[in-house]
Amino acid sequence: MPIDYAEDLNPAQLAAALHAEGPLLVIAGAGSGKTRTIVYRLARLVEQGTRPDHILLLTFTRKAAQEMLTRAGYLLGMGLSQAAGGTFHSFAYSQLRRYAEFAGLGKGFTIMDRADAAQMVKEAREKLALGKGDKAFPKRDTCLELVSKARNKELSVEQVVTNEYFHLVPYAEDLSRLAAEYAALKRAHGMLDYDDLLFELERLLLAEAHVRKSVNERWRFVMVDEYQDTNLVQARLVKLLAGERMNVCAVGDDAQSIYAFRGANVANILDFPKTFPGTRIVSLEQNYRSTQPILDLTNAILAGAREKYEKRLFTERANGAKPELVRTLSDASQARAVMEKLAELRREYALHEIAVLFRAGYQSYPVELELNKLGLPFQKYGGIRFTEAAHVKDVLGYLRLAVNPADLAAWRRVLEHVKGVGAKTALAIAQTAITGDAAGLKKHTLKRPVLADILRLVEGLRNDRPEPRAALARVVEFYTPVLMETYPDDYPRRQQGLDELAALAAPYRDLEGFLADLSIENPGEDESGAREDTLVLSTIHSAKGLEWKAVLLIDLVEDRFPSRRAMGRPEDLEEERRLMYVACTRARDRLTLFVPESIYVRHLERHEPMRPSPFVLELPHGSCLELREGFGGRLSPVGGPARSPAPSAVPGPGGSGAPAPKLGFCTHKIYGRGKIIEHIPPDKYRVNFQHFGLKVIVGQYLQMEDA
DNA sequence: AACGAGAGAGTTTTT
DNA sequence: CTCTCTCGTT
Repeated sequence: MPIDYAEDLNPAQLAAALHAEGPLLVIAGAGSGKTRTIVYRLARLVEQGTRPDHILLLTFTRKAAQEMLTRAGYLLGMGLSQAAGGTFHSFAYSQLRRYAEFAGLGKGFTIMDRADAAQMVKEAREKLALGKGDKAFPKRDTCLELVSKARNKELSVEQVVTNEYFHLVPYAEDLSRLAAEYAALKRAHGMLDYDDLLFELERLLLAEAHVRKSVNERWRFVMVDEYQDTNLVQARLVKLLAGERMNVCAVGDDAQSIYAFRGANVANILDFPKTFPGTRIVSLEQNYRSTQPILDLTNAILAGAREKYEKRLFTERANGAKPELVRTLSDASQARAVMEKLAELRREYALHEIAVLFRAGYQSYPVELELNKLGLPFQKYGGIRFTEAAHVKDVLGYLRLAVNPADLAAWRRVLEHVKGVGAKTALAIAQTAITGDAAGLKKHTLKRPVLADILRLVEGLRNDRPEPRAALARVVEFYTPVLMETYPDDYPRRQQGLDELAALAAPYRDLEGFLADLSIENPGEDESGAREDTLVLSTIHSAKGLEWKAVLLIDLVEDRFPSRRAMGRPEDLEEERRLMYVACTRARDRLTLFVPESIYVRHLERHEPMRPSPFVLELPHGSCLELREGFGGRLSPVGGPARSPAPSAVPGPGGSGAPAPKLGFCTHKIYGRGKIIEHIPPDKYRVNFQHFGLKVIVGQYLQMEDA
């Protein structure tokens, strides 16, 4: 059956899908059927006779690319597996490998993940003896962040320091040297970080005309999704890949740019028509996802942006529940309120149609505790990665050495499991191995016989080049005793992780590809779609491009959202606003915003009062249904009759002020005056009374004193 | 040099 | 809670 484009698409979508040759820019508002449009365009191209293997689809995650190709294939009634799809980084890697002989990279190079890069920054710092005994010298992670930012934005380290890290200006020169040393170490050990992948591909394409030609011959249609999140080098790559044909289609939404922190450049999307003269621009503004009340809210968020965006989304889903704004007493009671909301939503929606979103990974912790108590299955996106677990890194270390014997980080990991070998000795041994100093190596092995086993294992892997699965089996066999000794408490759990790793390895035929994919793509993400009916917990960044029937957004308080670190610079604050926009536009039918009025601060060991996020405060009156948790733990509409605590227990002046429970002094009818030490949600306080000592008292019986 | 205990600090976001 | 660094001991 032929595809009825005009029936399935609205006029704007249709225009984009039917556009054949020449540059095309699609400005796609949130929920405007962007994926649908790309899918139909893919189908249309193939239907018109374009070979699938002439199509390159660059997206933000591999999963997104696969999904689009699958859907297009489904429309056409044929597989589109010939088309290339993936992230910029995975594509760059594949081309660097393919043209390795011209890329000037050795056969075996290793891709560094963040932990590897951090380790190398540390080594560079030690080598240069920077910041010795100076506590103010930026921490390892800060150094890495800075170096990477400079690279991504294509600025000098000094420039980044002056622009964004003003307090580090005294260290600018040192940091600059550090960046240079880091780069030198990478080169010396055949390692590429994420940024290198892109720059190396660009260098290859510019330096080798025949490679560029062959690449251009191969991919005659290039499509790029999430174009607002590309950085400078990615934009140049798109230009190189488009070649003279300029059959290039970029899709994006400037309002959803949330990766400026890693160098994404919104200007790319604005400059696209300049880069590609004759660009056709199509705007998708009809929203098919959310109800009007939700859209009103998200439009309001965007209206507060410093640069005003002209587009305003509209929908035909006029009816729907108003978004809710729930103020809870504390973060712990917020977690319980989330459980109650979930119970309510589950009458209408399946668990997998609901998501809890937050700004940073750790913020979901109290919610996770409650979910575990109730036995509700959930899945967390963004957070600790599978491949970052220590035991996984250990095992991968052996495989990495089989591919790249100069991989210092891998040597260290592997060698430091030998008894009596620490950082220094490991380095020395690795050095003898890397330089082929057989005599030196022998000395070490005589001293520590286990070393010989390790070397034999690695050597065996290098010589036999077994498939990843078999290689992994060999390593795990060797490593299991080490695992049991190192993690006596929880090694069974970790062993399971290794089994998962084996399952991931199974489809791969060579080690290089397996290792590269593990560092470039987050493996947890692929299987996530497969799991049935589990609740999703996700950072907002990881929720990009996804949608749910109901979305719960937690921790909307000052210093958390927007993040405290964004408060200093207006640009950063604007990005936080767009993040808030992205979060709220994930919701189809129901949206609930949670504002805890106090949060437990670990190192102070008590609850601190919190102010609502400015993004909440500026929401127009009446855009949300407001609820507040009383001391009894019950939610009641604001303005309505609240289950009353003692009247004087409501601190602060009446009216619009947010009465956060203050941790000051109070009086009790019997015990007299005392200092409030801790708020024990939902309704109790730990009070140190002047004459009676520590007591735990229900809030109702306390008279709060204003500060 | 290595290692264990212990304190301390500190938590953005990701390819 | 969890990693990271420090310090004292072997």
